[in-house]
This record gives sequence, structure tokens and C-alpha cells, in this order.
Amino acid sequence: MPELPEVETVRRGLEPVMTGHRIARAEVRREGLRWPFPERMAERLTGATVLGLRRRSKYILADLDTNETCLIHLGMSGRILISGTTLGKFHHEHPATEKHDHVVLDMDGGARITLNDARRFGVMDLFTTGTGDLHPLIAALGPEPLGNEFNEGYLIAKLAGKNTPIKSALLDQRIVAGLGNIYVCEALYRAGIHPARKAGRISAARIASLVPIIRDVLAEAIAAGGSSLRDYRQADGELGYFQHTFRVYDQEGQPCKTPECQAKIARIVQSGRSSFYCPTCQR
DNA sequence: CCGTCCTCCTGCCCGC
DNA sequence: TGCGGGCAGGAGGACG
Repeated sequence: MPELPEVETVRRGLEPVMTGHRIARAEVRREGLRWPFPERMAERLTGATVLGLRRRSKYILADLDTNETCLIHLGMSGRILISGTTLGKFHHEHPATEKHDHVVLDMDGGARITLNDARRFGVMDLFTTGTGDLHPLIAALGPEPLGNEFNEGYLIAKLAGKNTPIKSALLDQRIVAGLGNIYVCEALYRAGIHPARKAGRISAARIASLVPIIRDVLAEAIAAGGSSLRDYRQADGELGYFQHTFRVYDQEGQPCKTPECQAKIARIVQSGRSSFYCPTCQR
């Protein structure tokens, strides 16, 4: 799925066609995704003007002038595509509806926003604007990794005494919100930390080093438009290109990119998910 | 409270 | 060409 950089890229793509624009028509083509859609979602969206688009962790939040906020999560396979506008590289014509196009928003001015999600692990919801901190999907989230609240002292304190592998800890959205499998693997490689190492048994200095590394990895990925594997695209249909920069993710068997290191990238499975790492550089 | 495992769902790729 | 198995960017929920 889209992790934080991919979601941020999608949000930036949606900004010019959504913010300040009115939803002329909302078409909801099934009852729900991971959970049922909120009551009368199509009617509540229709006619609303988007006041702003925010991102919290991997959630896109659209504040509407109806005192409601629309929450979107893309799950593993969710995509958002824009068509019908002359802005940038967007498609001029609306393409035919495809399988798994679940929600279609036609904006005043002609832009169409289509939410496609084959696996349907995604989420769409509406809640009263300003109550986001109470929303069950948002309330327990940890700090944004690019924000000031996420800092060396915080992470050291948060991981102290934790028996869980550092890989799992960094995937835990209550500790830091927005990281996923790709960027945790990449950050641990850059920090030289083995993914199976118990979080609570890593020196404070090494934990501290993770903070700027995580920020760098995410910032570089956002600058690259995210990572395109399989089906992720930016909202204008363009591919992201951070995947060409992966040092370990999906690189099993490839030579380690550290100069002089002769090792091959290894893969282990931790709580059902692949971890890629260099057995020599990561300890 | 903690850590681990299972599950939701579809599609794709690989080996036989 | 078909089929079975494994794997996929997430994360809530059950369980011990």
C-alpha cells in the first residue's frame, strides 16, 4: 500500500482539483470497503465544497464546508486517479469505469476523482470536522515522523524496555505514524540496525540516529513522488520513482550497496511480513 | 498490558 | 494452458 510518501504525493495531486471546489456529484458503487461506508455517504458528499486537504499518517482528510471531514485510507491496493482536467498531465477524457472503481467524485469544473481498490482494505468515512482526534482510526496514532513531536528523546523513551523487534516497533502506528514495510526496511539499513534486534536493547545513540534517517528516507521518497510497485500511481497517473533507489527493499540476493561489502541482501519474515536487510551491515 | 498470529480481499507471478 | 502456492505497500482484532 501507499505509505506516508505515497499518500502525501496523492494528497498533493488532489490539492489543485479539490481544494476550493465543489463536489457536483458523488457516485458510490458498493456498500463499503474494509468497513461499510457511512450512512448516505453519496448524499453527504454531493454539493459539499472542499475547504482543505490534509494528511495524518496514511490518511487523507478532506475538510468540507458541511462541517464534515471525509477520511480516506488506501489500504494495500488503493489508488486515486484524476481525469477530466487540463491541469498538468491529467487525462483530458474520463476513462471508462474499471473493475474496482468504488467511488467516483465529479467536481465542479470537470475534474473526476476515482477511488479504485482491488483488495478493498481501504477505508472511507465521514466525521464532524474538529473531532478527528476522537476518530477511532486516528485517536491512537503516534506522532508524525516529519513533525517536531517525533524526536530523539521521544523515540528513545518510547522504545525503552520493548521486547518487540525494532522492525515491528517502527511499523506500530502508535509509536510513529506513517511508516510501512518499505521505509522501515530502508531506514533500518541506513541506520545499520538488524530488523530482528529487540527495540529495548538498542543503544540510545543508535535509536537517536534513526530519527534523522527516517526523516531523510521519507523526504527523499516524497520528492521522488513515492514508490511505484505493482499498482501505485500518483493521482495524475504518473509513476513514482523512489523504487529505483531502494537499497534493500525487494532486493533479496542482490549485492549490498555499501562500498566494500560483499554480502547479499537477505529476507526474513517477521510477523508475517518480509524484512530485507544486509546481514553484514546491520547488527 | 504485551507480543504474536490471523484475517480481510484480489491479482500476479512462478513452478510444475 | 491450467492450477496451486506464495506473495503483496495495512492494520484491526483475537488470543494466550
